[in-house]
Amino acid sequence: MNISAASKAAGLPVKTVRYYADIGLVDAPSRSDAGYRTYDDVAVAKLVFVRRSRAFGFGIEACRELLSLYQDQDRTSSEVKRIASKRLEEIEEKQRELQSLHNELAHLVTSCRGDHMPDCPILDYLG
Amino acid sequence: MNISAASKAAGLPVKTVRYYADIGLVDAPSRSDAGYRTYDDVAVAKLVFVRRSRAFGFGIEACRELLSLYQDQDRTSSEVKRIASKRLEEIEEKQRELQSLHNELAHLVTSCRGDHMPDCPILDYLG
DNA sequence: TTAATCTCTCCAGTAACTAGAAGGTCAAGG
DNA sequence: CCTTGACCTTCTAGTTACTGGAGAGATTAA
Repeated sequence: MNISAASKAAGLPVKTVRYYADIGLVDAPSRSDAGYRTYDDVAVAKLVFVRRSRAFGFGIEACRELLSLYQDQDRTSSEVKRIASKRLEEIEEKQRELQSLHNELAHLVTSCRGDHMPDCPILDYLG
Repeated sequence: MNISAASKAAGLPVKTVRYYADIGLVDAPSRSDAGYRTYDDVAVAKLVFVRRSRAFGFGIEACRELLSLYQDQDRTSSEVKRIASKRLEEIEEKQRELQSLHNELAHLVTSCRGDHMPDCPILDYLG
């Protein structure tokens, strides 16, 4: 498989596939005589794993740990759970932030008449 | 006022105060004989305005527009409301994303026993 | 006078890609 | 055989909004 086939199979842009190997998140693929990267199903599976992890918002370093645990037969599920729980807390923290932002901003937007006049509670609040 | 006083008054780091002038978000301050930036209350008020706007998650360009509207006597509140509504929609979009992420991840975390065994529904899902 | 605390500019780094340039490779059609 | 187009390569630089640090000048208090 050349990179574009692997990219399609993994659901990631070609550039991203190269990038993940550049930073050592996945193994550097073998090369053809012409220097083309070649991928097999195992390599694609790892890319898919990373894509799904990233979709949960895990950072690259967390993906690295997860991928390593994924490939480690001697892992304990507690390690995985710890990483996932940490991410869950981050998500919850972000949700609280957004909720409070939403409350305030929705209130301001509602109270702004949005007409041709200059009076604006949003600007009043910011200034 | 020197930059550190202005920074305290505005509630922004010194580096950020310099940065906002560098990118033209706020006016470049006047300088003392020695080349020190000097701030007055008006400059600080604009920095505060930007800080509050940023706290709502408005991007720099949106802050630029808001600040410009703030200083424009001929503005219409509909312009402000449009910008704020856009941000509100972004927040809501992000909230939906996080909610769905949270649902999925919380489910996985709950179903993972987190013990010394390697079996892990989280890794199963990612792989 | 000297030490501590400003302040200045400029360069580089952060996260995670993404865009684009310049150039080599491969397969199909004429 | 040649060309065309789609692919591949590397490298540099840009994105967002700052942040850290180096090296050097200015100011202030003791």
